Amino acid sequence: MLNHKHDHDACIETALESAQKICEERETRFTPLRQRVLELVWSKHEPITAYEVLELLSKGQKRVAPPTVYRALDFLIAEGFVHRIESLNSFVGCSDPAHKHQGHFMICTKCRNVTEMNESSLHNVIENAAKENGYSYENSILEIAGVCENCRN
Amino acid sequence: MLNHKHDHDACIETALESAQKICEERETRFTPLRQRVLELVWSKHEPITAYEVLELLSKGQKRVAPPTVYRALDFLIAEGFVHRIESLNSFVGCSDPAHKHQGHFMICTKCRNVTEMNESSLHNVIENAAKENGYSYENSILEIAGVCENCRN
DNA sequence: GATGGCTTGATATTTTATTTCAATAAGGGC
DNA sequence: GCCCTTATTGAAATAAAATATCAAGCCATC
Repeated sequence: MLNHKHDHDACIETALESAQKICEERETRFTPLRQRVLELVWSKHEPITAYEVLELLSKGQKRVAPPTVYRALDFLIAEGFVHRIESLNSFVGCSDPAHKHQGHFMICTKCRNVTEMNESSLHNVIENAAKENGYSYENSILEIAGVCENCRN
Repeated sequence: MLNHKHDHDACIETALESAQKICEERETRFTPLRQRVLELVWSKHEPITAYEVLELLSKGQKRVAPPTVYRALDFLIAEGFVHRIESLNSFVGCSDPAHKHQGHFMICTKCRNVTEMNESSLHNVIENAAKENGYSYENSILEIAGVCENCRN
């Protein structure tokens, strides 16, 4: 499903390492459970549901309960390591965890692949739209559905 | 909760009338159930959940089942009379049902009021962002959380 | 090694949404 | 009008997603 074949194990490892580093800096606790959940979220490039994570997490060990997964996800989202895709009730690893930010996404309706857009210009437009409508800006979600380049060929 | 007091009954009536007219043009069936559900969605200016609609719909008559509500909502969304707010699992009446479009919203985190943005400039920016990322554009959701003018005063 | 706070476990429940099949109603052709 | 087809609604069950609550465990610090 990926646009380009790549060493996905390395990709996961990088995500875990930078999360580790950031937690040390912030003095937040990157516990084994949280590490494992982040790893599982990254195990697919597509968005993954909380209950899929639960399934994977339960393999080869005692079954965990939903709150275990949701709490870990809450932590990972709060730290900015994971984003929630509202329109899919799913979660994806953040491609740029060092800078806390809102997730703006492209979602391919064919392969379900997700591309995170980290363009500040887009962010500015959105923030301005809020102000023009008389709202203070807190955060935003943008989820664009379309077909990715790969799937159109 | 409304920014300005206004004649909300008239507001509902207008929405129902224009929906009626559009359905006649499109030759789709604006049945009593669908009319009633649209009316109930408009009965709050805030987003309303499917189960709140269900409660209201069940008052003074035999209790309806969830699919009854969801099917009516599906129709109303397909016709563009109602939008779904993903981040709230809720529904709002569309302010411009004559033109099918994506919903782009401001959501006040204090009063829960929602403002629909019908700016084509914003739409263009979003559509362009998709293209720049190699995606064809199908549709999009934009939900901005902030505090509305009213609540800041 | 006791204390207090954060983290996880465990159970139950709530909220949101869909599947499936049956019954009913509406419109088109004769 | 009557039959036929299709769309709509009813009804029951279930699935999917998320949360509330309280107990137990871990860990840093004193």
